[in-house]
Amino acid sequence: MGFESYLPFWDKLTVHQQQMVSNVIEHRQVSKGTHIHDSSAECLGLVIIRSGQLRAYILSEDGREITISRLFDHDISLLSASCVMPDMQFNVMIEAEKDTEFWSIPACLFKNLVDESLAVSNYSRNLLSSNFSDLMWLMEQIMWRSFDRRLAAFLLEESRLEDTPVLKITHEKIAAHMGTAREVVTRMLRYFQSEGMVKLTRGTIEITNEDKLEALQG
Amino acid sequence: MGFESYLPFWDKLTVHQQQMVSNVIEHRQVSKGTHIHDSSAECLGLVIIRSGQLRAYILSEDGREITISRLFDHDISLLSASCVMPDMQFNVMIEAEKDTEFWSIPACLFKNLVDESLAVSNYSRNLLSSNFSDLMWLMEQIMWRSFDRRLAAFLLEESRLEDTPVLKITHEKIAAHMGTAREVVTRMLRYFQSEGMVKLTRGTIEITNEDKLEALQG
DNA sequence: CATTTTTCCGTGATAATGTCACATTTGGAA
DNA sequence: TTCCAAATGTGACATTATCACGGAAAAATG
Repeated sequence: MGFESYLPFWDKLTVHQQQMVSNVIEHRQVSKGTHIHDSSAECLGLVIIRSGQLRAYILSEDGREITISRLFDHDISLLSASCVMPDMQFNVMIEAEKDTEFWSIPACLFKNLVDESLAVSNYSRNLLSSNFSDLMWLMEQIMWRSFDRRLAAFLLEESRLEDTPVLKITHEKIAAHMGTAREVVTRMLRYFQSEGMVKLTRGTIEITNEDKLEALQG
Repeated sequence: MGFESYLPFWDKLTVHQQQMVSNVIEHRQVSKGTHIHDSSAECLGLVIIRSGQLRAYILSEDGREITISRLFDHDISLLSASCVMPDMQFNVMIEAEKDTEFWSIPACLFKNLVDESLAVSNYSRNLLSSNFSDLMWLMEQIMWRSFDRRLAAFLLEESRLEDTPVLKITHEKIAAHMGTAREVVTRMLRYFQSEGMVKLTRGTIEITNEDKLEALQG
């Protein structure tokens, strides 16, 4: 299957452990928009992305969203394995932003591995600390960066990811990523347009002055 | 010294490891207001609180603060050991909210323990996941809870901690805890007072209607 | 291809929170 | 007692969020 090279701790597993993983690992292919994990369902376990793109986000009572992390090729997600971690009491959703191919190691097996293998435990710890660090970064953005700067940064990041200045994304989606309301995004984008930084059409945002956006994002 | 009973993984260490810890663990006693860790200084290592109260917070460029976590008797802090975790790129400060007695295990030794001992690694991982969960909770508060509810919750929590309805705390300090501006706290407190929920005097806030505050915090 | 439906966007009014620039008060130190 | 630094009070304004719509563009439908 090829998942072995996607698991940094594979070589550190015992033969028995390797066999267990091989036996139960699941391979899935989902299309853009699929919800692969929400807290109500049973725990998905460790998710290893072969190709595609996932988005982890949280949801408020009244349906507002904010993206917590985005996952790409070779990324491994612990969020979907949060049931393994005691004291993890929060509800994360994960959806596919693009058609995505991934493997998952069921929570129960992963729990065993973590408890038995120093390599897996240490790998998980490092991953977790990296996630923690990212969340801290997000927090600082939300707390201390004005919305125009955050939006500029988002557009530039998105453009870099897709490798094109023409973004196919709605104001609604941007709002869900950033944890704000669509109107707020719309208004700021119109301002950006009036300043010549972007050109707006239905469903697309074209970056027309990258330098100015860069300067704005600070 | 008695630190052994404060380390949940103590019994799982080898005799050699126990000796190493005993040899290098430091005991410190600091008075209220002391800064025991800021990111510029060298890494403090793992902090184990014997008694007292610490506050971990982050700082914006223009001096605004927000409390990330508070630590009490028996709590163990990884934040001060963040240098041990690769990929932890953020600046946390820790200060004593009360006179505090604690031990610290230097970062380099702690790193060795974590790398060698499955028990320590697993303990750290669990602690980290708990910290992650707390940060997620804080994030949800900030994003989706109106300020009046958050302030009500803060006052009630503070009252519970100190075990008195008469809080000795300034509006400025509350603002630093909550990541907002003093004026905002002042105004909301005046509103609370006008509603008969608190009574304000210089430097103190007396909770006069706990039930109403409870109802407000939701 | 014409009509209907859905999705997406635009916008004014209002509320909540943050920022700034001060004035005022208060409790304790000198 | 007087003075002073810390704490609080307040008006004006900026930014962001909320609400309630209406209109325009694409997509689905017949």
